[in-house]
Amino acid sequence: MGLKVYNTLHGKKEEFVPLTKGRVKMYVCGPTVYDTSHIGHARSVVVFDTIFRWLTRLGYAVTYVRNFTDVDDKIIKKSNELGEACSAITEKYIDEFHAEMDALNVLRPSVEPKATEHIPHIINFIRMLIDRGKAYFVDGAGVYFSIDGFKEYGKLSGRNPEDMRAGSRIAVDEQKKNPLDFTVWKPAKPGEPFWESPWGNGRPGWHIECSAMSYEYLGEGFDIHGGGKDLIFPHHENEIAQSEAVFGRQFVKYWIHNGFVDINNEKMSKSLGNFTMIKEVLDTYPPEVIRMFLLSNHYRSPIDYSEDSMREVSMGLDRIYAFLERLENAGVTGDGSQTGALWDDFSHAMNDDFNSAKALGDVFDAVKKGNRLLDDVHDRPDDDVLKSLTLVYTDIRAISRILGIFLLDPHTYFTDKKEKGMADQAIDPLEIEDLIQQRADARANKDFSRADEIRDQLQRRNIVLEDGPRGTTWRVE
RNA sequence: GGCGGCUUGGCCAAGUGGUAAGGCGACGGCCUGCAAAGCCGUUAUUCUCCAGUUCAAAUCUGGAAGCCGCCUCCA
Repeated sequence: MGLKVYNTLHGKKEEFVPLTKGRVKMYVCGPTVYDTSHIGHARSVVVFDTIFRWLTRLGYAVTYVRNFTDVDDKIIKKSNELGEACSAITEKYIDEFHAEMDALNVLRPSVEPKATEHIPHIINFIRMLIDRGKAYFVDGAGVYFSIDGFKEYGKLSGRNPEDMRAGSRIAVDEQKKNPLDFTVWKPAKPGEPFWESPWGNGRPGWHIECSAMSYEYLGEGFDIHGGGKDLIFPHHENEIAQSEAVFGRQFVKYWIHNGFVDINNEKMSKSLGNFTMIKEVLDTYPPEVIRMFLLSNHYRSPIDYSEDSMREVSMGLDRIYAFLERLENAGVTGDGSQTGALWDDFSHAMNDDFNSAKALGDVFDAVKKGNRLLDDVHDRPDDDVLKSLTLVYTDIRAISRILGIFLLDPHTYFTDKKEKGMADQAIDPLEIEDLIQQRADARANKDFSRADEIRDQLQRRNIVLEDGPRGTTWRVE
């Protein structure tokens, strides 16, 4: 089965056929770098990172562009408040963004263009719009895109310009030809950063940078454009208007939009004060748990962030790692030479509009089957069992390279987890080991009440003992 | 008001018209001195409700109810 993609433009899943055989050109709207990124940004970035990895795995040569919006009203506002240069602010948040995305195991895109580094491209684009009569200059107000010059306006969001005009609540700027016309070049007010242009000193509007930069790196038309659902209107609608008005051809073949992250079933919003930042989530949970959480629902559905959902994902991840460790202890390693049934299921799920939730379900299913197999042979696989488990192991490792999760060595994963628990609770391992030895002695003497006393005592400190065939181990809860 | 989406077991969740994946939890078992952990097993005759199309519907059509998003900066 070939790849199918849900295309917002047509509201349905479509066979994915790139414009040029073997090549995919993809543009995703990145963050406006004026503040710390939240978990919603993380979802968008992780979702498109996974799509990027899957397209690459399918054999396409992918050019992946993700921009930084580094000129914007909010940045300027912050700059004035803090008395810092805009560039200092944007650099700070770009660095922070990169650090967080690295932690979430997100690959760097092919290009990460910044709006401020493409002002000539933007000016050039606006000039093309004006030359073709698609935009007009108003003295003192900048340059507007003319909606009336683009008959298909509204086709992405399913909106009718007439309806919108009627229901428009925005104060109508008398100088606009149509109240829906939007700014592509904005005159600078005193004290604001600006660039020289044929229309006076100013800066680009929000939408124009994406049209100009995608043209620069991907050309007049390209395969995939992504972003959060909220960008469908007006941002992406306006990009289409600008680019198609200039080039007279289809701008983007497939529009892909991810759903929101809710917090305890509420939308993240300033008024609710529930913005959940990536850095605070990273402080609480291992990065892999966060990434797995973000991939545990279909990318178009909303996903609810809560302590409970994170705990569940964390347990699930433990289960997968425990299985990998069990395989390794039983002498199973992946030779990577061929793929098995799990990989087929996984591919099927990913080809069905990047259904990572289904894909994870398939992994768990394989874990259960693998455990059953190991139970049957008491962890001593014969040749046949070894062969099928090797396929499972190889497949899981291959999957981890696409989903970007469970790719650590299992032993390292569990050790790290324990050390983090110790650090969080200031536990001295030597003291614990000593108590464990005392308990072992008591048990050897069949003094079980003393042994249980020690165990209870540790339990109260959130230290859980586990007696195994190779002695007692412990972990922090 | 306009546009779009969602409603599946205690909770989360996948689901391509062909007879309900998976995770968490709960319960039972194996293991253990007893536990814990781990593993295994069990856990939806049924998919918000009503009507229709069909040999066959969670999946298609029509209607109702509830919830949510976008329409203003927003991933």
